[in-house]
Amino acid sequence: MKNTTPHRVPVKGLTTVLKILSEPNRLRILNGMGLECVPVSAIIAKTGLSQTNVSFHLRILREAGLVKGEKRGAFIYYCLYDTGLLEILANLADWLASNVPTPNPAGPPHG
Amino acid sequence: MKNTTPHRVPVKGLTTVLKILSEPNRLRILNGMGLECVPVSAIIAKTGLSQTNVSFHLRILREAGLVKGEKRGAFIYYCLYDTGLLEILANLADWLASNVPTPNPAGPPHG
DNA sequence: GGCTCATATGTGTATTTACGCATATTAAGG
DNA sequence: CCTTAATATGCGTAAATACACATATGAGCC
Repeated sequence: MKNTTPHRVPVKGLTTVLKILSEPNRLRILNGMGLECVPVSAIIAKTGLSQTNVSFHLRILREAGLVKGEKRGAFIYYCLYDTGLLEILANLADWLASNVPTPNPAGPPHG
Repeated sequence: MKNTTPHRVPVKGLTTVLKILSEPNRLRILNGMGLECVPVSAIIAKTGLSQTNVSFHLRILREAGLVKGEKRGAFIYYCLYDTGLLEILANLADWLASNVPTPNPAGPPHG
């Protein structure tokens, strides 16, 4: 039997994370992170964003549970809990590249 | 050699899709879709959203290449190109459930 | 051609939000 | 204790956007 809705994802909570990830600078910050924690200043340097802005985005990422920040002296070191999220994002990017060929205003050909 | 940034995803384009997906009603619409095309009225009925709003979101989804809409008489039938995106979203939801235990304002314990 | 149904589009609005500036907090060093 | 460095926070603002209302387009029917 064929199901019209093959996959079901919980909308609540998922959209929250998607919204967080949908901000380019936030994604850049996350993307530049690994399992090895780095101080905020490193993220500022790497991204070229203002201190205020990086702190702003890091707070959002941290409160969402996407990154962790451990305190070392006056520094706060941020890193990922695990790389699972980046893997999923890589999958999404891959799917995008294969299935959504540079969307034009009219959308892909109807067929 | 250890890499601090284990995965690299293209930020541009990816954030666009993430932003589109981050809207709850849009995700609901997409989530309610399958490979079998249904008229807009069905989506309106299923979601309980206004006609204007459904049309608004469908346009965004269509222009992004995430859904296709084929015309049949006065009706326009919408459906997915493939279920890959929903699978990825299911993976994300799964990862979320396993790794982000109901984020509180302070974020998960620092470890 | 006029009528009606299905869907799209134009306009206005209220909410969200990313960002910078200024300032507060917290830690190390003299 | 005062200074300096690292990070966070309060406030104001400009831009994005989800939504409703009204209207336009387009197909089928008499």
